[in-house]
Amino acid sequence: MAAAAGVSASTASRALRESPLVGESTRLRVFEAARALGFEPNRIARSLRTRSSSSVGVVVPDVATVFWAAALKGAQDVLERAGYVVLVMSSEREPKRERAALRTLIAHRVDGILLATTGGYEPPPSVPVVFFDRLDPAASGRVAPANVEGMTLLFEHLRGHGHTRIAFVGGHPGSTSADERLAAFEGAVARAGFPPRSDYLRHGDEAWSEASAERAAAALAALHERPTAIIAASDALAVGVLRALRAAGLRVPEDVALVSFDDPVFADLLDPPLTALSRHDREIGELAASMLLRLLAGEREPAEVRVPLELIVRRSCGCDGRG
Amino acid sequence: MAAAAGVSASTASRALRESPLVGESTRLRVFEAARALGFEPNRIARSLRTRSSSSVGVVVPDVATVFWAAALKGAQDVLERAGYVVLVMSSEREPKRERAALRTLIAHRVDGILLATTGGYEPPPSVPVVFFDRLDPAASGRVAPANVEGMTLLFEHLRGHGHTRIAFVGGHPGSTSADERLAAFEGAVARAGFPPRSDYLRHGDEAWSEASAERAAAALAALHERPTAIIAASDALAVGVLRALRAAGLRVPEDVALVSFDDPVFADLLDPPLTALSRHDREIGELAASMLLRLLAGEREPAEVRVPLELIVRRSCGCDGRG
DNA sequence: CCGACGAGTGACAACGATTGCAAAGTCCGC
DNA sequence: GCGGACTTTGCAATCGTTGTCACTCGTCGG
Repeated sequence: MAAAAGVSASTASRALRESPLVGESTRLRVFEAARALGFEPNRIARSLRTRSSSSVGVVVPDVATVFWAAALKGAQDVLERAGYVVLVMSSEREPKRERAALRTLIAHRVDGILLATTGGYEPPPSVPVVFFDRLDPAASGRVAPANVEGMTLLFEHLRGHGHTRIAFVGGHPGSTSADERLAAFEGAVARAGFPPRSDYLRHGDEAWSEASAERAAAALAALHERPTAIIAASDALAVGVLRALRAAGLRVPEDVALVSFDDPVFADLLDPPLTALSRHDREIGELAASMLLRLLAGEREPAEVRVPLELIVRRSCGCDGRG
Repeated sequence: MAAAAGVSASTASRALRESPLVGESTRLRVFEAARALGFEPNRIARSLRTRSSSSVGVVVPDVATVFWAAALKGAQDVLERAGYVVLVMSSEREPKRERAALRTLIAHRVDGILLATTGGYEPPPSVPVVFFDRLDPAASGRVAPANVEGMTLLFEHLRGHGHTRIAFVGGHPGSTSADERLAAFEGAVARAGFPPRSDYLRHGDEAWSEASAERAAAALAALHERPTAIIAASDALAVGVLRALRAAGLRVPEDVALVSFDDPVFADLLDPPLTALSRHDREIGELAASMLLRLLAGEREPAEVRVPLELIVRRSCGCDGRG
């Protein structure tokens, strides 16, 4: 290729990278030759030499989940704009696979990593890591939703409707969002002066699956002193709860009110339309990616960012809807 | 690292790759040293040398869409198992961005590409390409749903209910699935002996968005001779149609029956639960990846694979449900 | 005892780009 | 016409691995 333009490899390289060290006419000649030959500089060779791969690894529990897909998209967007390529890996919620994924990424010499950890993280990694949604308590560089504020918003809304017997269907303990949301719920209960009731505290399985929430809600529905309202800690959990309540012959919101932390897709078409917090998944990915870019640029890392959430009021909480 | 084990680089390399050319004791010593140093062989250097990057590019219109996210997951799964790493790129439904993505992947010297084309494809690429869902008519190596069979299934089911005025809300013309589903619909209409009615043929926008289907369905609802049944060519379109029908004060399925090509998430919780074809997204990704692996293994390419679809009967078609 | 042989190892040259440094070319003023 | 300054170019080394080739040992058959 350099030969085709009648210059040395060095000059061709400089020309293609718009180095000011190369003459105007040469630059044009090189570009012309490159175009004619359909030449694309080999990024692998460049990476080897420059010790920077222009690639970033993103590790999530499951790419096919709406939340992670959207977060990935947010991240991919800003990373691509910055000239990085994204390597995706699924940890499948297994620390072992997460560790394997991390090793693979390191082997590929990614410049940085975005990680929603399932517990497989063990420092120190050789590249900057930004945690998103599922944080490592010890690490810095973290982006997550404002779990406490969000949960408080949900709780207070229900309390505003006069509910005092409020139950909670949470995620699987051990992840940032599950733990923080639960803690926030318990805090709100205490602040409201309600007696803490462990039978009103339930949680889903590892995958925060609909089925697990269905079981949890069925148990709540069977309680002697049934709760009058339920807070589900995620969209899938809310859908599971809804299904269980319906199966138990309970009307929502007349018999039991229901609110969800995450807004399910088509939430407004469900029966009844669900009151929920605004989605934040995409933004989490964007912010995490931006933070990583800043770290890569050598900036001192801002320890933690929280994404604020808003309440979207629909019918399932007992509000009249559309308003 | 080689030094730490007291061997040459060549030997270390051979040892780590389990070459039979290296002595048992040396192999152990090398592994020990590698473990102690947390050494991971540099895949970039290896790629440069072996001219194979162990990476595959996957280009989709939008990673955050349920369909593409699931297809990506399917692909990622089988590729990772085969030792490949996946580079994801979003084409955002723009041929220009697709071309840019393809160039970037080539620059990174991926071993192969999985492409859902939006029209930016221009042969010949330097690596094997397998098309999925959005096929290039000229290229070989293709995986897609059985659009014709699926659409026929839907149509015949409605006809079995006695419908004769069946309308169609399709995707945006120009993509494989949009075109094939429309053609299959028209074919079925003709075979049934119904008069072709262009006012019963509508389509969504580029993104197959809910909003566009809402507009299309609103127009259908306003027709003097309103259709008694509607087939939506995708999940999002079906949801849009449902929303429009509801806004028009029409009951589903009593006033207008509705069936969907793709099964929406939570389809069973919608009001009414939607009759639809089984999802095939994940499988599309898996099959495409498998086909690519076969191509990479040097096998002669099987030109085209179609994923069969099943009908999931719920209430929106007029069946009694649960059965 | 010698040569052939095989196993195990190291030296060395790539892979294709980048980069510091030196050399060549250009231009100016004196 | 010459030295100095500046611009443009090429040379050669380098990034970490892999594949080729040659070399060193034992071992074994003749």
